[in-house]
Amino acid sequence: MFKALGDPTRLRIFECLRACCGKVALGDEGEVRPVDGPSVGEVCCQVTGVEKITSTMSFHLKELRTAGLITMERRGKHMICAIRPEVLHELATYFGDSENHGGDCC
Amino acid sequence: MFKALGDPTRLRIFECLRACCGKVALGDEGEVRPVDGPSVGEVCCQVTGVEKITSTMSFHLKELRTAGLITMERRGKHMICAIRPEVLHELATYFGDSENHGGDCC
DNA sequence: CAGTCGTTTCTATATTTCTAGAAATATAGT
DNA sequence: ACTATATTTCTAGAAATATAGAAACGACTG
Repeated sequence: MFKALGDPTRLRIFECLRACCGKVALGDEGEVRPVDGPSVGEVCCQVTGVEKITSTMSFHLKELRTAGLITMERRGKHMICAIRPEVLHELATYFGDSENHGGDCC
Repeated sequence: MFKALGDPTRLRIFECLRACCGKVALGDEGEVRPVDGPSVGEVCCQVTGVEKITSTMSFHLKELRTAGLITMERRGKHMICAIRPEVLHELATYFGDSENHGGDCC
C-alpha cells in the first residue's frame, strides 16, 4: 500500500477519489464494490487536466487496485472507482499510537 | 513518506524502530532529537539478522531520515535512531475519517 | 599518534518502475 | 454487423531506485 501511495501520480488519484466520496456496498461474496464514484475518465481528467484517458493512468489505477486501496466496477461503458473505506481505517490504526506494536525490547 | 515506507527493507526498519520505542526530546531550535534508541548497527542486526552494518542499510536509513520519518544523532561511536512521534500522529490523521478532505463534488 | 570500530559516501552495476504509443477488448448505439 | 466510446494490455525505451564493494570519516582506545 505504501509503495502504491508513494508515487505522486497515484497519491493524487487517491486524494481525488477520497475527495469525490464514491460510495461502496458489499457484494455477494462479501467483497466491497463501488456503488457510485467517478469514472476512470473523470479521475484522469481531474488528475491530469486533460480529457483524454492515458494508458499511464490505467496503469496507476491498476497498481492502486492490486494494492487493495481502491475498487472498480464496470457501469455501462465506464469503469467507476471508489476507495475501499476499510483501508482508511486500517492505515489510520497502523499509525495510531493507541496500539501496542509488540516490541520486546522496551 | 509513503515512498520511503514503500520499500520493504525500509518498512522493516521503521517497524523495528517503532517496536524499540526510542525516546525523543526537543532540541535547542525546537527540532526533535533522539534521547535513546537502537544504534544503526542494532537496527541492521534486527532487520538483516547479520551483525554487520551494510552500506545498503545506511542508505535506507538516510531515505527514512530525509523523508522526515526518523531522527538520528551521534552518541559516541554510535548513531542512535528514533521515529519522529509527530509523523505517526500526522499519518494517523491523514487516514482518519474524522477529517474533511475537501472534495467539491459531493 | 596509530589502530580500530561504527558508520557514511562514492561509484558502478543490476533491477525496478514509469511513461507513451499502438493494438486489443468491452459496451452501447445505429 | 458496423461504428464510436471507454478502457485495458502489450511493448519498448527512459528514468529512478536498490545493492554491493571500496574508500573515507569521526570518535574512542591503547
